[in-house]
Amino acid sequence: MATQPSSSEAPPAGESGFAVEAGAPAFSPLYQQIKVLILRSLQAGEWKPGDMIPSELELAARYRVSQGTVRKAIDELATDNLVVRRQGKGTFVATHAEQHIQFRFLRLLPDQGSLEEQGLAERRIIDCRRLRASAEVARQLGLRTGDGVLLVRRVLAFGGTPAILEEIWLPGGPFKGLTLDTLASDKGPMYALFESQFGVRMVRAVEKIKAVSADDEAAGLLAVTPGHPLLSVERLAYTYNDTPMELRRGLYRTDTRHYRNELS
Amino acid sequence: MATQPSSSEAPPAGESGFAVEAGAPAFSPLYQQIKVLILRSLQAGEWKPGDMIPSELELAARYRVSQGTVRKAIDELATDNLVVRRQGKGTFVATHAEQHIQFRFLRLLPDQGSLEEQGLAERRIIDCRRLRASAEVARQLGLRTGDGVLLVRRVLAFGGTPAILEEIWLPGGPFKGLTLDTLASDKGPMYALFESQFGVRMVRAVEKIKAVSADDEAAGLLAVTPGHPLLSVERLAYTYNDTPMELRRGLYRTDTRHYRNELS
DNA sequence: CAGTGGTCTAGACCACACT
DNA sequence: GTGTGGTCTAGACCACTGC
Repeated sequence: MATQPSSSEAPPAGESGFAVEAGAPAFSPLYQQIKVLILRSLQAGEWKPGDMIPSELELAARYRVSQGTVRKAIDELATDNLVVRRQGKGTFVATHAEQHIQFRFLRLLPDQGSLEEQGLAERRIIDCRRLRASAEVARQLGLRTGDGVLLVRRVLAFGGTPAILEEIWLPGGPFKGLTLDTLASDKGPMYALFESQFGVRMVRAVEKIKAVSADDEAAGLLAVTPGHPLLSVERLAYTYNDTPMELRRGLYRTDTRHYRNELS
Repeated sequence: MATQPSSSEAPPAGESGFAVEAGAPAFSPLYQQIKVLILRSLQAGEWKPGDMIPSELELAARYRVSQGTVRKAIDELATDNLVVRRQGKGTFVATHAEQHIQFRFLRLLPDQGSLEEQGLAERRIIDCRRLRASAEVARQLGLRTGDGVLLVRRVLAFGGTPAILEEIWLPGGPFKGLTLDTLASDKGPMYALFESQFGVRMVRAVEKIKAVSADDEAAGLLAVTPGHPLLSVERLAYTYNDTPMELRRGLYRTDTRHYRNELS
């Protein structure tokens, strides 16, 4: 795996860490190195979302370290939500499909009642087209101004009442072949579609939230009066390696719902 | 510690777990039991915020378990932010003071520039008085309607521009003796004051966020026009043991700032 | 230097899921 | 039963801090 001795009598721990970097001593624990190796296999698609990864003992043998060391590596991957452990079964690559929660990244909850009572979201796609990235969109997605991007606009409703209007920007390259039909015919979370059809797995995201007033168009689509206060949620979602892959601008109605956040 | 044998030759792991509960098998790992014991000492104030807790070896000896078991217990307390590990020094009880971030639970950031450029918040207390809890406030704080509560209203500003108007509800009991003078003369985070003066440590919180329109009073205090969209942030903060200890209703201006949230 | 947390190993046994 | 993750121990050594 790295600087570790391979003969079985060799000192167990020891002169580990590498990082040949110039002025950086940058000691790196063995388990971190293992974590990086597993991460590479995840990125490379050696194991796909939903798949079981090799058992701890297998990985320990592969990398020539003890089970405890791969365990600690996997522990971190699990707390990062990249992988899910299931006792007695194995460790699986995390996925946005089969996630019993309908949308893992959606924090909008009904003020009263549970998610189940609320039922499934009804989706209506308003627009889906390819165009050239503006300077701002390009900057956020790590592209160059004018690069091809895909714009999707849609409305989500619950029980007939519109709740969310969103504008989704995707880089044209990784999402080549994504069309209105693909989206319209799909059920299930959009991020699950991204995984299965484009091999793009969203791993984490950052949201910037503001309060804004509905303009005429938003008011119409969300069935509120112009000027009505709305939650503006701008989300930048990342794949592996901190690569931004989606910019999403949402307007949420919060008359009967709220955005929930836990602090600690 | 619990069901663990104390003689040193006894089987190392084994018939652990207790949970005499009726129909609940509820196996509890040793390290969880240790975690609970440490938690009790934290609640009881055996070690105060900022204090160093005993070393892993000392705790291992005290509870008659191995260092690894104590380590795992402390690991969880550290990820819960109840305790902070500092290599070479020790493990310390977390505190809201000495937190280089000014307000640990405040998620409002400037759209441009850093927190440092923004400078310290200017605080102005508008009101501070004792009254009887309404049904709603009582419910959230786990009190009975009519119980004594303390209400503090204040405005936070940055560089002369008001940004936050908040209404803070505290249970009268634990905060007996808290007055306007105490608050006004204090510098530093309010939660640090709660720790040092009242032995109340806020551990986690849940926020419900909505977009609302400024009413006349809020508009005046925040220097915006009535109807201006504001972020409504309702926070319920908990001490140890999931006991709610503060209800805070904030109105945030988000013209030049935003609420930031990370998802994973 | 001694003391603290951090890493690593090796091996035993437990709890859980499938077959 | 077999295989998987989960717990626990014991002991060695490393890295960081402060005396």
